[in-house]
Amino acid sequence: MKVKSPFISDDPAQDVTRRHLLEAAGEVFAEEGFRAATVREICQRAGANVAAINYHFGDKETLYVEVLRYAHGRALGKYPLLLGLPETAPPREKLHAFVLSLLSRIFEKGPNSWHGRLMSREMIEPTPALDSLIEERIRPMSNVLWKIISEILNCPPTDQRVLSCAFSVLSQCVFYKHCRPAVVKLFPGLLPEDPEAVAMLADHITRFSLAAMKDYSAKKN
Amino acid sequence: MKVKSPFISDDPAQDVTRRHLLEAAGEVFAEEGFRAATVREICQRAGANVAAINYHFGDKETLYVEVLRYAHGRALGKYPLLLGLPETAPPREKLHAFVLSLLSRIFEKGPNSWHGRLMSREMIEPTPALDSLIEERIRPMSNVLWKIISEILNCPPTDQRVLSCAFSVLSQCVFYKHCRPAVVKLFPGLLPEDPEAVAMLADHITRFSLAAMKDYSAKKN
DNA sequence: TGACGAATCAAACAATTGTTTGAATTATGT
DNA sequence: ACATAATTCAAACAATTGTTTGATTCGTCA
Repeated sequence: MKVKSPFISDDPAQDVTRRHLLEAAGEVFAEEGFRAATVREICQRAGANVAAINYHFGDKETLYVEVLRYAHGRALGKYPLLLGLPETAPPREKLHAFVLSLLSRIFEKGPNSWHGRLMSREMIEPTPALDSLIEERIRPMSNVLWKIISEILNCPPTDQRVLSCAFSVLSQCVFYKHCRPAVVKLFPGLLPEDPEAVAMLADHITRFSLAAMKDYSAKKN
Repeated sequence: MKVKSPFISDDPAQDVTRRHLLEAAGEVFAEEGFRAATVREICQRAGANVAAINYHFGDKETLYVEVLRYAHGRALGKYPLLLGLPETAPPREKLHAFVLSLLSRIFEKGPNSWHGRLMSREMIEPTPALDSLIEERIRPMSNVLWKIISEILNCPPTDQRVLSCAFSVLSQCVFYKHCRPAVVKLFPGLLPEDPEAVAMLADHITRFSLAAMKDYSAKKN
């Protein structure tokens, strides 16, 4: 079984089918999940033959981890973790930037929107590829958030309150993503569809969390 | 194609294979999802023949909606929405009871734990059965929460702030459930494993949210 | 041009899926 | 005890899955 080397040339003219396969696979995996996604659907969307996946990637599973790496490489290009805010900015502004950045990536539209959906799916229904995803993407993001929150709470980063509050912030951000079908059914038209609505949601989450943490930092326990 | 009538006798001696199938299907559906779950695995766990599902339920899909109904019937028995708190209790106590009840159902262990997992899965990756699940279970639960929060905020239940804060509370509760694999990888041993840890988590979420909402009710915008 | 490897293709393969079948077994009512 | 219906069973079926095959086409370089 002949398989191409697992890297992508920098020349966009090269490896066109390989790139088409990665893009199509990203969409289908995000929509259907790894198991329910079929190689025939992926190849059809990529305009390739059924055997293309096995020829270029070996099998369906290595295609999946290649898709995750491919997506990871394009992840933070548009929305960096703090949206370019300087490290010296006040912690409250950094928290707001962090929330807005995360929400923007979550509610991203257009041809790159499958990236966020794929990450959510991987966190909810993990495959063996979850480990590298966490170490390469989730943990760095979490570290940034803890730092911000420990500054806000005026606690050492190892304090239990930092952990609890960080998860409270994160949970509010990913909720709309993970529960989108249910939320849509409950309140049609509620979910943010445009950047202004996303910004309003970010304002709410930031304000809600800052008010809560003011209480945490004021009291002793 | 002969199919039994779709109700369950109250006599536990009746319909033993039917009940075994429902229990086994609940576990497998919760673990694998509707699509990845195989009727052979379900029937094997139920100690029944491969044809049992089609004989008793018609097909795999009606078995699934029957499992949802079956789970729904046993859902709030152990943990009612407000844990038996009287309607006249102060809203802050009601919020705490609501959060603790939801978390208890989410972190339930033992033979009934598949129920919560199945509901989470259905909300994240919906099937056509989601509609009835929302109307029969999610919406009544949401209505209770809005009422509590509108009391706390001293707002009419239709106020936008009530909706935002209700989702902020809900999101913190379901976060550990939906992101459990990722959270476990990030911090092994962090997730609450016993009722006391669940109670501590409920305390944090309640306190965090109450402090945040105090800010919301105090200010005007 | 011609030769050689890379890439694509239609077709088939082996495994697994949900479902059906028809006989065998069990339960029920008279 | 008998007859009838309900239930269980092994076996097979049709559809779909990921994968492989071997021929064919395309690109590249001598």
